[in-house]
Amino acid sequence: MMMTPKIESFVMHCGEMGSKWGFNRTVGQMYGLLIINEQALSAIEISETLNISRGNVSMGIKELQSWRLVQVQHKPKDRKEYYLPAGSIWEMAIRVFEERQKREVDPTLSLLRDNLLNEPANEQEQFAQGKMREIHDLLETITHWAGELQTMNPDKLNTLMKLGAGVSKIIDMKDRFLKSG
Amino acid sequence: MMMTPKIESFVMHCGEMGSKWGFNRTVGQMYGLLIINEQALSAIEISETLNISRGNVSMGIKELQSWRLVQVQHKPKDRKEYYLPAGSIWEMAIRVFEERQKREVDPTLSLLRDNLLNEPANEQEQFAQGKMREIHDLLETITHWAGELQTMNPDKLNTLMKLGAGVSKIIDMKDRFLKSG
DNA sequence: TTAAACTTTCAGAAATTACTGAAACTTCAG
DNA sequence: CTGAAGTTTCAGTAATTTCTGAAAGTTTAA
Repeated sequence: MMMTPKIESFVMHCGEMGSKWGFNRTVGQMYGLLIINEQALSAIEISETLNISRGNVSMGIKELQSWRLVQVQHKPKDRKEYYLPAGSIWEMAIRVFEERQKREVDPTLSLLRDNLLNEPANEQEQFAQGKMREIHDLLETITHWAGELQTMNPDKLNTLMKLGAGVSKIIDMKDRFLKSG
Repeated sequence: MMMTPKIESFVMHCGEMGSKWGFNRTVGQMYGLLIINEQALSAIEISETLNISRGNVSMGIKELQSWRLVQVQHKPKDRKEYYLPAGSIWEMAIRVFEERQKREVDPTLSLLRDNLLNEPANEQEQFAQGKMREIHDLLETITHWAGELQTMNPDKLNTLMKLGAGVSKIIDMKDRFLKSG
């Protein structure tokens, strides 16, 4: 599997971005390669194309599976496993979003909840708990909202996004409508 | 500046989470400490409370400033700088969101745009460009939407979030209203 | 000016994270 | 069974990131 320069630049960029998106460089590259490639690739092809060890590919695939971002394919008369990106670009975005939520927000929410169960012992803790409550409530609102958005189908979500700030006008309209009705 | 166990657990948690949120452990701890503390803190107080070197505090503050998350305060008759979190919890969330956008999404968008200007050289590149376009369009929609949401005031944003998937019903209502009108 | 009080910088050390490659494991056809 | 074709694991090493502390820089009061 030879990469053309353009494809290589995309794959390497996914590597750089990988760490910002929550995985490491080689996992990013692997995922970029799978997205950009029409055919499913075997572990050994990935390893050779990206010049990384076979063991690293195995760990990377595991990581991508934990994000539900790849799927395995088998070919008849062939014992190898072939890997493909799981789902559409939209689904990929939603999964990354969901997983990050799980890894970044949920643990904080649970720490805050625990902490808020205790009575503050002094003025300093009183202030601290006030802040923790603010953060807790904000995160909970966001989590709840994100959950709801994910129940919408991609089309509707797309409409909503394209609408942008316009949604604000629609909410106003609803208010007027309900008042006058 | 002594931390009570509850406050310490929060601050240490911010440290763990720091890396997931885009900075490193000590920067996370520093920010947690500033949020949870009613009074502004000097660099030396931060350094002593968290047991980290004075130089590290200086670098951490610089990092937090690059995220626009801290603000400096001066006290009369005192040459030290004192640090405070910049803005409300809402503003903090919006800033983290904006900065991550800048760091994680914008570079990818620009790479994709460049790549899409070239004609595909073969069938493999044709497929690749198709995928790149999909990703590009999706990221652009999200970026645009995020930008618009940020122009809304917190109250309205809150209303919208609390509405959750209900927003979908309102969009339907608008459609019906426009058709019948 | 000077010097005290503070901040920033940065080379090198420490800590963390990622990667390799060889060994162990699994699966399956014969 | 056996062994060939594959996958996974993991100890050790390499690469990267973070942190320290001392030196350089800055600011201000006298």
